[in-house]
Amino acid sequence: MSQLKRTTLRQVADHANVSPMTVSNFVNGRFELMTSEMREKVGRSVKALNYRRNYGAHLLRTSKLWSIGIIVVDASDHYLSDGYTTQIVSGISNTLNEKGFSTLLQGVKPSEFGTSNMFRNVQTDGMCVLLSGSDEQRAHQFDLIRELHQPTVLFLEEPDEASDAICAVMQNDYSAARTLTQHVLKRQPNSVLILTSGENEWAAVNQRVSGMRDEIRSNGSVGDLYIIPTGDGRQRDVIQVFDEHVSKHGHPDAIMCINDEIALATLKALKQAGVNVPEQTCVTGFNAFGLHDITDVTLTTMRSPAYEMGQTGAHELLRALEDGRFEQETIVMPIELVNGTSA
Amino acid sequence: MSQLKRTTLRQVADHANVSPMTVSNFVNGRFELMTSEMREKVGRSVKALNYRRNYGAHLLRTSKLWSIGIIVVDASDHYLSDGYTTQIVSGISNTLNEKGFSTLLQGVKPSEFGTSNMFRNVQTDGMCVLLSGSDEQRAHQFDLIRELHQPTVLFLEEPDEASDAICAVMQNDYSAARTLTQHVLKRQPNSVLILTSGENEWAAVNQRVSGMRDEIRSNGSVGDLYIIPTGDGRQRDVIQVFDEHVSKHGHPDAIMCINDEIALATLKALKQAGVNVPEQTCVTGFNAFGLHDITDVTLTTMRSPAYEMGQTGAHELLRALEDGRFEQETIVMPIELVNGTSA
DNA sequence: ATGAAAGCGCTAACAG
DNA sequence: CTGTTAGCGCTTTCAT
Repeated sequence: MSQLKRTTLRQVADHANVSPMTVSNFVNGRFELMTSEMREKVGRSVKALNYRRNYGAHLLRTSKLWSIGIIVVDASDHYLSDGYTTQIVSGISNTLNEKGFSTLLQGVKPSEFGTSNMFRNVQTDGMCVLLSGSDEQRAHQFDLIRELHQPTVLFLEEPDEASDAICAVMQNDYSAARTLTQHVLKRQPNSVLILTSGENEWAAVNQRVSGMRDEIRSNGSVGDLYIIPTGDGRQRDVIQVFDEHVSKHGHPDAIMCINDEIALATLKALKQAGVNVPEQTCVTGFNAFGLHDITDVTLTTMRSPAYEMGQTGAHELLRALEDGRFEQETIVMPIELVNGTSA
Repeated sequence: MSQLKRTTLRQVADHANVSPMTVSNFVNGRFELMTSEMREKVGRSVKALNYRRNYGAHLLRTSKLWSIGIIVVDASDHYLSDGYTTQIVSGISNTLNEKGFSTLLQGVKPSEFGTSNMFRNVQTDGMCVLLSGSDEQRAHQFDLIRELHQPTVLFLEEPDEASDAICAVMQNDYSAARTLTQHVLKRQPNSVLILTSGENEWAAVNQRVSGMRDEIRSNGSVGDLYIIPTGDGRQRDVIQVFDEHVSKHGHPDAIMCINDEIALATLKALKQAGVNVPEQTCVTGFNAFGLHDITDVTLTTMRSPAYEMGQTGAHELLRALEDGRFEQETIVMPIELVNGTSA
């Protein structure tokens, strides 16, 4: 351990018998300002003393933090458990790290937003945020973020108010949901069950449900539409909620789930109940993740490029850091239908 | 945007007509050093000027960064795609964030380790690392980490050399693999196929394979043992590798996969080939993840508490930060057998 | 091409 | 209780 004292620039300078300034130039790669022998001499001393610059002092002078905060709002402790979120985060952090930025990651519960130390002690040049929670909670989260006066990329939803310090990177969940629903409606179902997530409330999920509902309504041929949350979205909950629904209202002709995990659990519940898919009913997912085709009946779902979304957001943020403002308010990524055998 | 000039401590002091020191005390919550009217007066000025302290200057004086680096070494871009890793990371970051620490997350390829800016520009008080790569690569990674002279928690493997600046938090993969293998050997298989991961090389995986091999050898009743890597571990690769093996050597009596994802893909390949599980052959996984029971044949696998592992590691790190050294060199978390229907 | 001086914004230590 | 002094380690600016 021995945190002792780390080597300072001055110590290196003394060791090499040069001025601190020359060492500073060396450390910052300004080699054109010195002879090659000087460069070598200083290099030796730097290596010999295992010098690494003091981040705080450097920061005080340059006031560029080279660090971006990533905030993921999630109701559960396991804020990285969702494969989709996780891919976005990978895309962001890889892109930023490549450009020399550090990424400060923080998972936060909707109710605890604002008490997080990212707000008390700002140490970032910009922000990437994935919000969740009720509409009011998300609006509150959004306000706090604005007060930071940092360039911010908002993922998966649009800000209430536009601003040249904020950029939204999203997919068009509403329109994708309508597309998927059109596909399902070809089967002319009389009853449709929409299974949403429970604990977590994401703007994207609301958009999907709206899209499905609107498409069904405008089509007009569906008799019964049920929209039901599935507890914390885990398999056991989904199966229980589903079975309960069936015992009350019978088997629906089509089941649309707002994500793939819920869809897989539903497929399992149907299997256990001896209902054949896609003959007797059909099932759809959303946000195709790695295992959407692991079951023998593969999922019909929608896919959008989550990792690329992270990359895109990160790039925009870096550009905004340079230009002082975002060029675009909103960037919409494409979503495509993944044709499985489940619908 | 308008980064303009942020308010300084001195400006607040002038605004409130007090000395900078009093403002500093206020900002740092040392209220016992001032009268309540003074506290209010300063508080008003702080609020009015929207003062937030300069992180660099603060750092320069206090030299406590309040930030911990998390490095995940992974051969692919999607370093957060593995659910197990992801849970560990959640556990670490939640625990640290609660205690007021920031977490700097960085995914790094085995070959690029060391060029990462976490090494060039140390801005952390401690480290949490998940290594992967060949033995030499991991040894090299480990050396670089030691040179940082930071308290470090190493996950999922043991360091070559002990040190009071390093603590290993792991599960006993070797012994768990033997336990699981004993379970499989009850079926008295004549041929056993072990499917390992391909692209990524984790110490934990090597331990598992060793455990399986040793148990099988010491048992002595198995005729043929095949150990085969599965490309990048994705479904398509696994199925292809598996089918290829079968066409050469026929169907094995037991298939042990070093993780659940590979096991699920194998189940699918068997289904497609019309082989019944567990009647005609059996399949096991490892590191039970959320979907180990999503298929109709549920996986027999091993489970260990990944999230808790992250929590434990983070706690130890914080203790080490206070005490100047780790109390324990190694912490081993329990692993339990999850009895599914696949074996 | 190299060096000297000054000061970034804050807080520890001490003085009043 | 409040204020003054000094300096953390670095880099910008200007002089040599």
